[in-house]
Amino acid sequence: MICEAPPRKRRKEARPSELTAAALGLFVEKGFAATRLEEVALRAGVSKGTLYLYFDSKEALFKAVIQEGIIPVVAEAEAIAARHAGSAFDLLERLLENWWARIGETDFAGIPKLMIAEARNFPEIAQFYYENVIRRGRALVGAALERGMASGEFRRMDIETTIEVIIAPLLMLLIWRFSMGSCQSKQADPRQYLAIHMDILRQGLQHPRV
Amino acid sequence: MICEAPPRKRRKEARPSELTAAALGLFVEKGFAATRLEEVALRAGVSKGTLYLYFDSKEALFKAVIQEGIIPVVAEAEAIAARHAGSAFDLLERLLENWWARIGETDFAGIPKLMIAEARNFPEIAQFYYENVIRRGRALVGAALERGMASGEFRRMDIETTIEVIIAPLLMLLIWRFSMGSCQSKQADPRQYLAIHMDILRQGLQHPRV
DNA sequence: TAATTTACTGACTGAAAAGTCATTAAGCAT
DNA sequence: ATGCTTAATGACTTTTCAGTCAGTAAATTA
Repeated sequence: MICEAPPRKRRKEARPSELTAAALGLFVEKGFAATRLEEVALRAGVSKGTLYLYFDSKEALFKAVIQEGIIPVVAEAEAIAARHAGSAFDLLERLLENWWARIGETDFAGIPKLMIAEARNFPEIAQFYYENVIRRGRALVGAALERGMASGEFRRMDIETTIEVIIAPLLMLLIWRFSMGSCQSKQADPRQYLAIHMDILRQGLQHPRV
Repeated sequence: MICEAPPRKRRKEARPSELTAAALGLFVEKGFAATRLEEVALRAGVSKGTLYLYFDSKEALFKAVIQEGIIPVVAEAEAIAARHAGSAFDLLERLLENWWARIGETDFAGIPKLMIAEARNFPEIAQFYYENVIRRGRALVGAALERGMASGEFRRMDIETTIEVIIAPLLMLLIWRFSMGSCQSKQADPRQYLAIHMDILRQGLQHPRV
């Protein structure tokens, strides 16, 4: 059997995003150091040399993966918060729903695991991610909490810590999917997971009964 | 200045645990693939050749790191649950406290991040960890929840999902410390974090007000 | 159709790190 | 002390992979 190489195509515009998409998948799956650039290129349907036409180095590729992924989503969440009218809990719920729809159900879902695994090896990229995604995401949740506490809808608690406790289960849901998730047969249903989390929060953030 | 090599010492008994301790630290910090065995040996005060006297390969070293770390702690938690007498929420609280004292405040604290980052690359080790740590840990929390629901202390919710929502913030606390933690100046106080989490849970798991 | 440009290729290079082994010396036995 | 066993060493070999570059062919222009 003769395997001919597939015909070359010249597609200057499409290459960078095809390459970052392939790289994201492999980085999430195997980690940055364990991913071979040849494999990234292969998955993008291109040769290794082509990869170096568009990215100076492996680290530059990583930086591009992170930068192009997630920042538009944060901006969108800020817009949602800005024009929200209902209760504070309602806003929380909408933020988390949106986050799930825009991250959890897309290819970006692997970014949190990737960022967590590599933060120490790439402090500059971690810093960028922290400033542009984490800090802004937390600020949104924090503002919702403050509003709810000011209006009497929520009881008073330490804001910074409560933010983390609220966000943690969402992050774990994704992290799990790309790590130990393959060990268990039936994956928890994300929608139900979110519902129960919000349910506990709805009641847990209230003023205690007298 | 003349740097003499420090004198050799023969310490067959102590080597394996010194090596796994050094390896754990570096694996957590840099990831498995990015850690050089020469650096592991150096940190353990030994040469690379010595490392290979005790471990057949880099992967064997990784396996040893995971196996020796955390299983005794799970067994201890099971003992605590077995002899517990008070309320179900009290048991939950004691389990989480114990977990924090035995994992969160020890050198094992990095294991969850390590396991999450490498699970996909070492499915066999991940499976072992899942069966011996995760499944058993979850079973404990699940039993406490069931007891509380049976006695009427908690409202009825899907057990499996609730377990995850309860555990997630604890895992994130550790994962954070070994990843993005270095990006923010003031780290959240773990004790306060746990207190708020338990506080939300105490109220969130109750029967709703009528 | 021929000439020109440039996106693309893949064999090659050098460096870095895993893994090996002949040699050395610490500690024990006599 | 002297010889013996074996833990420990570090220079060496092998493998792997990021990064390079001379050449190829797809598109575009004349």
